[in-house]
Amino acid sequence: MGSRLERRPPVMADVAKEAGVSHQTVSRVLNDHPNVRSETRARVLQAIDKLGYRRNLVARALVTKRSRTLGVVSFDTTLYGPASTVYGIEQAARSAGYFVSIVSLKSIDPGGVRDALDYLADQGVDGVVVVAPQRSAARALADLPHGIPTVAVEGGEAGKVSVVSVDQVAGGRLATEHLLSLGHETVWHVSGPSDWLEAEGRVAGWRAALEQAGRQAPQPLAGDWSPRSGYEAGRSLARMTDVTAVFVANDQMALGVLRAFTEQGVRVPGQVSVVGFDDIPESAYFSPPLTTIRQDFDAVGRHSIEVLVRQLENGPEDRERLVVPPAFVLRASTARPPGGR
Amino acid sequence: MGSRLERRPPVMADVAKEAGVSHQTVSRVLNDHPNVRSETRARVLQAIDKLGYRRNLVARALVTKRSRTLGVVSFDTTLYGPASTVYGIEQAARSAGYFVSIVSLKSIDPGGVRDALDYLADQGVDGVVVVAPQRSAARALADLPHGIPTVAVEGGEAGKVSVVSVDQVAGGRLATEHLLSLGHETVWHVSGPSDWLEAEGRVAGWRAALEQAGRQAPQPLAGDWSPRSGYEAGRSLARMTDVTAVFVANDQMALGVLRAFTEQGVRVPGQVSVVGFDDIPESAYFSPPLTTIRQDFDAVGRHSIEVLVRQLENGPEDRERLVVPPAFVLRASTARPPGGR
DNA sequence: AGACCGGTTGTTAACGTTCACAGTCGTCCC
DNA sequence: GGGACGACTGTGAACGTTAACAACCGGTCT
Repeated sequence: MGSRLERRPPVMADVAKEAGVSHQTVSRVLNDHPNVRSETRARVLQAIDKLGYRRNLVARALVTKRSRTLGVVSFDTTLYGPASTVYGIEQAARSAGYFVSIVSLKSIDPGGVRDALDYLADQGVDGVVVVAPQRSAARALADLPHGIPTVAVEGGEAGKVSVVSVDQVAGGRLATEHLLSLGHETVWHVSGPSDWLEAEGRVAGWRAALEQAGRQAPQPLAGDWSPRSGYEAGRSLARMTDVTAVFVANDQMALGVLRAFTEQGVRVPGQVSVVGFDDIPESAYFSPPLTTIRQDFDAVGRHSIEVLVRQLENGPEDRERLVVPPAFVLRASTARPPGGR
Repeated sequence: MGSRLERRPPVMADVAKEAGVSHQTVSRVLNDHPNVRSETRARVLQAIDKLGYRRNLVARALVTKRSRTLGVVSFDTTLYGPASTVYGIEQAARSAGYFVSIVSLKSIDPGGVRDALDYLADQGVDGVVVVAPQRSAARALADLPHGIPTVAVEGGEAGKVSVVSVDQVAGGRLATEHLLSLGHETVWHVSGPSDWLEAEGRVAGWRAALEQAGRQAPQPLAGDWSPRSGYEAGRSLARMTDVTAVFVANDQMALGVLRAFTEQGVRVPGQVSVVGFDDIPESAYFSPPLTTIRQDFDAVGRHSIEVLVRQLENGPEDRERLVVPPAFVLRASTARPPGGR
């Protein structure tokens, strides 16, 4: 007696015995194999229910060589952008029937991405989405040793992996053209860190819009995405008297810019107009509410999973490149220039 | 010919043959078993290196019945709090040698938590951290069917699972006492959604501080954490002439309150003082910079993993309850009341 | 000298699933 | 009426690892 106390969870064989069939038939029922008599199927289902059987996915993964797990590598998921993207990825992956295993990188060293990939490969993921916004991270993707299907988000320039991204250049244009259309002579720019592809794209869009309008592009001020760096850039800008319009590469820095302007007595949008980027949930409540460029992170996440799943099914041969358009969001931080014609 | 083109990854047996030992010896080397002659070990290691062998963790999990994967269930990881907590969890788990599998819940239905837990159980996770800030979610944890070790973050009141949380009541007290100490007659409150335990704790702390000072607690205004709901509460508050101090249950709502006050011409902190909660990265750059209560999400995440790992190793018998203290952060949104004596 | 012991190694059997193949029926067709 | 075929089911062998046990070696103890 007492030997039956520690009851191990039921396995397929237990169900088979209970239903009076072979374990293989149980497997067939579980996998929706067509050739099972409906009466048999019912008996098996009933046995499963009675025993509270749940299939062991580890054993399954061992023989099928597919774990139904997708890996996600991302930078600092504390930031709104990456967090939202990862959120979208996770939702999409789950509804596509995949588990999601996450690695958030702290630092930006190129080896980090490599290690993360190795790590996920060990775990046996079927595919990987890398949210690789830095140039260095993107480079690490260029020659990945594993045969694991990979999709880069905001990432690879190299044609080796599929890429899903928001059209940053278009976003930069949108912001700049809006300011120009209001009558501003030129538009200043507070950029993101130089090795971020997103930052680079926004700079390019800004510059292109200015050139197209035949304006001189001032020297951009470099930030690091943080409100603090925006604040510092804002202090510099506040000192210059000829600044009437600023395109800030993200909303957090824009907040810092706004703060600096407020402190220096520069009125927005009365004296200077400001446009941000991202449309974080807070930006509608800044003082003043921020005109900005919205990125549909959720769509990016969803698309990246779609592309990855397609790749898993059709073989690794079809690389894709998918671009999500940004959207212009008009609020109250922009107006005609002070001395406006 | 051509039959050797599709090369499957090497397995233990391949390494064994290469090194001239049995596969079991390879296993021993891999698992740091003490009784292996160092010369043998070297030979095995060399073979591993030469063949580029990587151990198959799925097969390993099948036989050991441990996946070295931890599950995380969380709500809307787009919010700063959950995102930071999950980030801390992930970092800690990884450095403890565990993989992390994530499920982000969209809605708050109580069945959602249950489903997520089932889902993770299927995957074979060794343990689970549930970031369950709602009362309903916490209840779902009360009677979880799986024998899976579980740790709740900001969650369970029930003594069935270990809990790690920030001391919300203390936070509420801190905020309120600060305002009282500045000389405010009483302190208004904009609360979070009523079924959130965090919201409840902050209300309790606020109320306790007022009572202790012998003040009447006004009716709290209910928000939903969003800047928008803070904005609406702010509009209401702006209309009342006797309001001189407001404790807002999170920084995002505080932003909304600030915005509403600005629009209505109510000066902060000149006429009304405002205190927030969380200390999100933006709040130092609000106008004015927000006095707030900081939660150390990172520590919460780390502790929850520590507790969980301890439980994994010592057996499920030792439930723990760990409380992280909040910290007061003084900035520029609070001052003495206008007519201050 | 024989028993015993610790260090080192190999052999065999799990773990729980799916895959490949081989049956067993009954039906249809020529 | 016999062969072919389709629907359904069962049997055995993988998958790649660790656990349990046996075996061998040299040395020490009695």
